[in-house]
Amino acid sequence: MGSRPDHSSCSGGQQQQWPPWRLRPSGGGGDRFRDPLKSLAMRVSRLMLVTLRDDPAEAEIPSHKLLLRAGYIRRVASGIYAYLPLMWRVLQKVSRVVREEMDHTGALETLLPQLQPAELWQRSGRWAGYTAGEGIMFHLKDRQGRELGLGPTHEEVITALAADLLRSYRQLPVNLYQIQGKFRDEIRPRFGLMRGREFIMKDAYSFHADEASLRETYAAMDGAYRRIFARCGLRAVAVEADSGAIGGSASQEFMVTAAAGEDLILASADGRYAANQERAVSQAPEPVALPDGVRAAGQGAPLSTPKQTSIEALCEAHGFHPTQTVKVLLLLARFEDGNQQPLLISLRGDQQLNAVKLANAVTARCSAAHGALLDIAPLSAEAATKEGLGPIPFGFMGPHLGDAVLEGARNWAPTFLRLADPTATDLDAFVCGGNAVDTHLVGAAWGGLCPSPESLDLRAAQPGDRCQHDPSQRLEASRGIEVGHIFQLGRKYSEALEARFTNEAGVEEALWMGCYGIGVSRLAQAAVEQHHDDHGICWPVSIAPFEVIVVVANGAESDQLSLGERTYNELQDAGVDVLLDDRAERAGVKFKDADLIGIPWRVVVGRGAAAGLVELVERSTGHKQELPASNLLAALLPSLQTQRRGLEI
RNA sequence: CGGGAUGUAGCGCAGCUUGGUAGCGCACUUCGUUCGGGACGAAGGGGCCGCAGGUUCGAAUCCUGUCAUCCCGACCA
Repeated sequence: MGSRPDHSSCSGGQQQQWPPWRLRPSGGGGDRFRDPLKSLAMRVSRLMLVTLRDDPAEAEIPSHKLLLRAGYIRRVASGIYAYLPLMWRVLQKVSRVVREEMDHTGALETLLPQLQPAELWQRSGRWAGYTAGEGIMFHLKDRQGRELGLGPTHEEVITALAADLLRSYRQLPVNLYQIQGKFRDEIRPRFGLMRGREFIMKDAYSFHADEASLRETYAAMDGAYRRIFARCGLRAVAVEADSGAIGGSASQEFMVTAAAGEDLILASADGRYAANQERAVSQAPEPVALPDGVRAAGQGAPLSTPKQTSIEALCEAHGFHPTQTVKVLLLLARFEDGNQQPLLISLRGDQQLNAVKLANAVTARCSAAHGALLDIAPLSAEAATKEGLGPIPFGFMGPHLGDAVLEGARNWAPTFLRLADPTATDLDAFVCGGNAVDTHLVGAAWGGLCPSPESLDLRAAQPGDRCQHDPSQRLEASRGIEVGHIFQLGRKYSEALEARFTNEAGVEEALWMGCYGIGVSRLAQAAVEQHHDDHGICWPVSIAPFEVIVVVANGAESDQLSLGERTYNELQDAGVDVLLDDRAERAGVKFKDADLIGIPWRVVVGRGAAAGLVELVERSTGHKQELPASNLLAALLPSLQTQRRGLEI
């Protein structure tokens, strides 16, 4: 337990009342008491630091392994983690950046309940979709038998509050946010904090008198988000996104680029277009014209195609190009009200279905009548038999498959919902299944074969496709971790929950809404994914648990110990967030741990201590310099101050 | 939910085929020697072998069931 030599100059007469590892009042750092992050002066011997030499078997990606090994997190249950003291400091720092930028836009911080009544969710129409089947909402009954859900998000609660509190256009716009835990019963929790079942999120909800005001706040959030990620030291890209179960119109995701990302991003090299693959659009390759064109007035000529059930087999056997074919997918959509709707989807043979686009299209056409879309799954032969249908020519289906095949269905809707992608409907003449086993039709055409189905974008854009904004550009793939998502919700929730205000003309109308999320705990792990090396984490200064670690190489040397203590105190007094490694470990152990936990700057007090020299090492670059301890602040502070601001935008 | 794998000390693993009541490395405790990149020696502590049945004189080991965790897929603001 060290004494505090040479400290009287800044701590006055107070020092003896405080154990050396506790914060005590000091002359120059009055505002440290208002800043919990700065007030926690720390010694490694008091930090409950437990680092692991081996990678835990449960971790797969670098950031997950490192957070476990470096003593930041521990798993409590699948997808549920304890944030240990170092991690909590990181999360607080991220939260502080988020809070500052949100406050800067005029948003108001709140805290909403996590336990929410089912009734609210029933009113918005999301209860069934979020709890039934593969829904992600944890839900329970209280002692009175009332149903409650653990909030996966807070649109319902906030909108109900808005309905209660916001009455006049004079109160608008308002933007409310909170930083707190969220619960989602993920089908497959993964990668530590990346996809947890309980996690920390910043969510904000804005309310507006008109769409223009919503767009303004949406743009302000876009700017705030870019600043937040830059300040946190993260390279992030904004991409067009699907708005998914949240609904609404415009939506943009912020992706931290990293190899371990769960999302595929498609972007043009000129930087003008970037989108999540779920949403991405592109120009499909030009089709190769079918040599003999339309045959039999568009009915097509039958062709014997034994066992050629795939586009690949068909093309190989007869020399067709995949772009000359139309493939037909048979799917079944299930809805909240129990309705089951068979879907017949036509795509050009070389194209892939984008399930998200399809789900959106089906929702738009059926949800008003049947409630939320629960899922869409391929319709199997067994399911058709079970339903009481006759044989279906799987592998040989054409777009002219009649509704007659659905006759006798016990529960399914009796007619297909027929949709097609433009790549299919744009073909003048094509090859397709003949609706009979071992038969295809060559030279079929829309109109002649059957009416052209409703046509809309259903295909998955692929890397290498030409861009719509500039066909000379091609889409390139990269992976990203979604750390933020902003939506223009419009009036979906306000109408469902009757959140209205009185406009300038004295007429009641529904509020316009936006919502804006940042995965705080996910962001912290994404930062590790983006900033690490073979030795451990390399935190950006702005979110590092500590900015500087002072390592006393040999605690048994009194010169080193006293200079280490003095350096530690000086850094503290200069407002630096500093950690002192005072453990009775060998120097190598302390260096390894310092690298592993990733403190951006290391000050080594070692051999040179007797001569008043210390070594300053930058974690990310490994750059070292030896300098007199008296010059340390001058050498360190300018860089530190720059780094605290994060990346340039 | 489908496919695959794994559960043995805090962490990483061996032992299981061929049953005989458990072992290695790291971590932890004590002592000594070390002391600038995860030291060395000595002596210790810690395990209802995931759980429940069954087979057997005897089960970590064989059988059945069950639970949990991880991976792939489906799925997923």
